Amino acid sequence: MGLRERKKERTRLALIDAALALFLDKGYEATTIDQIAGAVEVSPRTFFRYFASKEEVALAPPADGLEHFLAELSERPDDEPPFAAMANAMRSVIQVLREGDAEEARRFVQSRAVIDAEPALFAASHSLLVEQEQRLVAEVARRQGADPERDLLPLFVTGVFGLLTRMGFEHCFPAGVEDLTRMAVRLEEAIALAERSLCPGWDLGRVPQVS
Amino acid sequence: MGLRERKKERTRLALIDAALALFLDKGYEATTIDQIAGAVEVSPRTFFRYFASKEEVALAPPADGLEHFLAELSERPDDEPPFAAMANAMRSVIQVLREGDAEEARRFVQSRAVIDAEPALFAASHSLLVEQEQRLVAEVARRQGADPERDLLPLFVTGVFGLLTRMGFEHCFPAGVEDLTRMAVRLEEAIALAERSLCPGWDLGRVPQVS
DNA sequence: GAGATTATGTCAGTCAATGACAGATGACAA
DNA sequence: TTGTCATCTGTCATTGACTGACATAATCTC
Repeated sequence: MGLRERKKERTRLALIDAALALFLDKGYEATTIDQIAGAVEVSPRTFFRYFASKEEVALAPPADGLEHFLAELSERPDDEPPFAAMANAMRSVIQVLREGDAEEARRFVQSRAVIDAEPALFAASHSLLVEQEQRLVAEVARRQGADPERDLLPLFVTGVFGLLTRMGFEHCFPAGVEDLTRMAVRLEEAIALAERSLCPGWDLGRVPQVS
Repeated sequence: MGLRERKKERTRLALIDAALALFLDKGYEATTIDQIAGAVEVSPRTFFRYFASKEEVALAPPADGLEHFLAELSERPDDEPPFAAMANAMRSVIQVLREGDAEEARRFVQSRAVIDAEPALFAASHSLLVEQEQRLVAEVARRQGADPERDLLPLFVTGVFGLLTRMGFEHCFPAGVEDLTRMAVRLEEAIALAERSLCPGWDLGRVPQVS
């Protein structure tokens, strides 16, 4: 990896860190792009070359997490049912976050704290999920051998799992990296609730009828 | 109702109609507040006294629909299980839309068309749902006699139903009022899918275990 | 080290959104 | 009808997010 790429990555992370620190300190609305750029000693114009909007920098860590999730999901064995594959992929993501780079985990937790505190970001985080939803739907449909356009099932399965991640991650008001554990516990509770509410085979469209 | 109130309501509807027409014609981003205000012959400042943002005017019809839904839900009998109560409340809302004021139905359909065409509005429509979600969760929790803070079930039930409405209303690219029928059909399909996927009694936390 | 790429800074500009104040309009009582 | 009050509206000024254009500076390739 060349110097140019390393420098870009360093600037990107510096912008995220500066933004999160300012958001936590003075609040999201009260922080301006000029201040974020100034803290990293970069022009405001450059900020927008890294992030398309003020929201995007705040949501960058969860957005990265979502990418990791998609990558993990595509690596799950094909014969694993869709819902179990998503649950296991999410467990992998969390584990990597807990055992990997501590800075990355801190960014994720801080980002969640900022999002929980700011309604505008809370809303934006959902937009993020929904924007990427079609990629998940496509992967789920592939596993089911379904047509994502015609069949409602892939969208349903994806939507239910998205709901569970929301139940796990949102409204945690996290303060430190230890809250990652709390999120993991809540996620497992949500998954367990879903598993006892849904009929076996529901995510494959093969529900045994009680005739 | 006094003249002042009637005038306000007329201006509000005129702003919505002008905005929807412009959005459909030139696109959401390409339309400015000045143009919307100009079409109704009010000052831009007045626009913001009716709607807090450009998004809000586009989302006004679905937002009104959500209010109707909450009203219908609170009027469902208490002994009706939460999920059935929500499904029936939604059916009522759609029926009122189809049999009531044709202008109101047209606004709803046009609004959905604009939302489907504009990613920013699509995202914002989700924010709308999530903002109001807690009110739904509270109502569901009341019906279950659950604590909405501790118990995950009310959030789960509300979230699943929210998912179904999304499946019914989104990506319809509606062109006319007749599309209301299409939405209703899709919603029923989604509800049917949920009902055969979920165990009886799931929304009351009383799932018969297969021991 | 020369030349091609790519990143950055500067500048000007658009547009959404807000606060402050003054004037206009409908509500209401005498 | 008229005067008074509350409320609605227009005008003005301002902030801050975001974008396009162009010049400069850094890095990469050979």
